[in-house]
This record gives sequence, structure tokens and C-alpha cells, in this order.
Amino acid sequence: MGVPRTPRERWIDQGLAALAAGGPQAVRVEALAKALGVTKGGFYGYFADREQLLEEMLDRWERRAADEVINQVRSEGGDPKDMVRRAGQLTLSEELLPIDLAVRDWARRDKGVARRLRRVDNKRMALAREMISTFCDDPDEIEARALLAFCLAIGHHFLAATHPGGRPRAEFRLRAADIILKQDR
Amino acid sequence: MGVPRTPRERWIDQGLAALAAGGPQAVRVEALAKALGVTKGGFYGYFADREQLLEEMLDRWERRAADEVINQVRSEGGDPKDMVRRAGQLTLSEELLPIDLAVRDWARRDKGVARRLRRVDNKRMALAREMISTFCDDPDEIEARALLAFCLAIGHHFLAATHPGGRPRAEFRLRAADIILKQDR
DNA sequence: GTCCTCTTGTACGGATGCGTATAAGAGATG
DNA sequence: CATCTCTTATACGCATCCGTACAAGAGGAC
Repeated sequence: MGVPRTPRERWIDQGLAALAAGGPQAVRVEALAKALGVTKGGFYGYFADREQLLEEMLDRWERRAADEVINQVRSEGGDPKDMVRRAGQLTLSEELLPIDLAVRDWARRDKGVARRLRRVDNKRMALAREMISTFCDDPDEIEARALLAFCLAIGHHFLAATHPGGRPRAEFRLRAADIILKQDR
Repeated sequence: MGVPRTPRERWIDQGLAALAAGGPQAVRVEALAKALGVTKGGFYGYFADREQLLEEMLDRWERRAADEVINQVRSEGGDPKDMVRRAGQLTLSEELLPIDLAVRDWARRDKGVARRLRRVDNKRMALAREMISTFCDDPDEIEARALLAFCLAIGHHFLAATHPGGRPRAEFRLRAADIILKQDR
């Protein structure tokens, strides 16, 4: 029996890497094969076509991005405000962040991707609400702060502005997080 | 003398429309020609190649996105907090917003585009700082709030989350803006 | 070592896109 | 109306990419 040198999963991972680096349309069968050191010959044994690869990439991303991050944050526990920050860190890990950003742009043009992203974002927002509700009562205020936290975490990656004195963005992000998580209402 | 039926500017505008709709790689010479009701024959009389069109599209966008919006906000004047809101409205106008979002994703993969976006964002941030400084003294606090305002304005377009009771995002964005622009420090 | 099966390499057809060359045509000029 | 110039249509070569067909080969089973 032939043993797969390049099993299904490797195509998916390489596809996600390509997605992260160049967006959905950088996910080209022949380019992935080259990156994997093979030809596309084997690809169509696993996938009916490119479209199916994209679906399975999104399946995999959706599982990892939502559930794994959230479960890890919950299992680590700790102070709610720190859990919000921790969720942000994990979501924006070196590995997952570029995929996340690519998916967000992709979702603007593809309804199916948008539905998946909505599922993921709703799970993340639920966590943020839950954490913020531990120190904030007004439901509308909770939602506004969760929205702010989320926009800050994601949005700043789409900003190109520099900051006074050439100081790093991170300093001001911490300060901004303080504003969001400040217990004053 | 032959009169151009499809002058340079129409190619640029159509290119920006394509960019808004499908990202930089939807800007295809033949597709633009089709949308303009001509063939690509005339295109290469104006532009050396596709790359030059992209550059001129960005030139045009940069002028419109930064200077026109900011000048209009300044000329309209009014309460600083309202001017921040107004700048957000104009930046995110029906017409400019999709281009803006497309450029942001593009900038993540192209250094030249990133440099242009930095120029634009820096101008916008300067306006935000100026407005916020009218009711806030601490420079770091000003920067943090300007950053938050910017991330909210841009970031929420990349979020897919839905909100409690199926209520529209806009309600909570207003509430979030209140938090950012609240005079409490 | 010899099959036998499943994976991979290779070659192909069809589609699309860029950029060039050249012919056709539209309008101004006289 | 004739002519001249600048724009646009058409046709081409080249490259890339998808998906298919089939040959080659790798590695277990015996």
C-alpha cells in the first residue's frame, strides 16, 4: 500500500500559511505543491478541487481560532480583566493573527467566510462580555466596552499611524485597554 | 486629432472601483476595459503597465482620503468632539470606505502601499489628537483615546459579531464613542 | 524478490491575464 | 471631401493556473 508522503493535513496547513501570507488567492494548488516539495499530482487524491481545500482550511481555522483559544483562556482562569487581555494575546498569536486578518478581509467579499467569521467573533465577544460584566452592570455599557476592546485588538493591525516621539504602539494600546476596562460607571 | 473616449481619469476611477470591490488583484486591465465598454487597446497609451495604474490610483486615493476629508472637516468647524465624529463619517463615506478598507489589507503585503497609508493615517491621527486635546490634557491619554477612536472607526468594519437582541452595531458604536470622548481624566 | 495498491510525477487542454504590434476608425483641420 | 493624427479594436505570444489522464514508482504483503 502506498504511504502518503504528503497527507491531507499538510496541504491544509500549507494552505493556511499561504492564506496568511497573501490572502485567499495566494492559495494556489501548484504553489502549495512547490512549497511542500512535491507536485500537485497528489492533491486531487485528497480534494475534489481548490474550493474544497479552502473549505477545509476554514474548518480547521474556525476550530482553532475560536474553541482552542477560548478553552485555554477559561482553563487558565485568573482575574477577568487579565482574561480579556489573555484572550487578546492568544487570538493574536504569531501563528493565528495573520490568518485571522486575512480571513477578515476575505469575509468582506465572501458570504460563506463571513458566516464563519461571525460564529468565531460571536464566541469571542461572548467571552469579552462575560469578563467585562464582572465589573460593569449596565448591559449596554458592557456591550460598548466589549466592542471597543475587540476593535482595538483587531483594528490596530490595520492602522499605519505612527505615534509621538516614535514611541511604540504597544504603550498606548495598554493605556487604551485601561480606558476600556476602567471601572467608572 | 483623435479625441479620447476613455481618458486617463476614467481608467483610474474604474480601477479604484475594482479595488474597492475586490482588492488590488481585481484590478485587471481587461476587466476594467470591459466595465468601461471598451477594450484594453487604449489603456497602454496612457499607462506603461498595470503597475503604473496602481500607483496613480493610490496617488488619487491618497489626495482624496487625507486632504479633502480633513480640509472639509476643518472648514465646517464646530465642536471638537463633533469634528472627530464628522471626520469619521467622511472617512467612512459610502464611496471612500471600501477603498480605504481594501488599501488597509493591501498595505499589509506591500511596503509602498503601507507608506502611503501611514501618511494618510498620520494626518487623520493628527486631527484626532488636536480635537481630543481640547478636553484632555495628558498627552499619553490623548494618544490612547485617539488610537481608540481610530481603531473603533476602522476596526468595526472587520468585525462580524452580532449584538444582543439583534440590535444594530451603530447603537453601541455611539456608546463606545461616548466612552472615548468622555471627559473624565 | 515479486506483486499489488495507493501516491506522486508528468503531460496535456482550456481558461485567463499581461503586454505588444498592427490595423481600423473617429474626429479635427484644411 | 480629403487628409492627418491620435485613439481604439483585434490578434498574437507568453506566462500562469486549474483540473484530468495516465504513467512511474514507492513501500507493504506475501
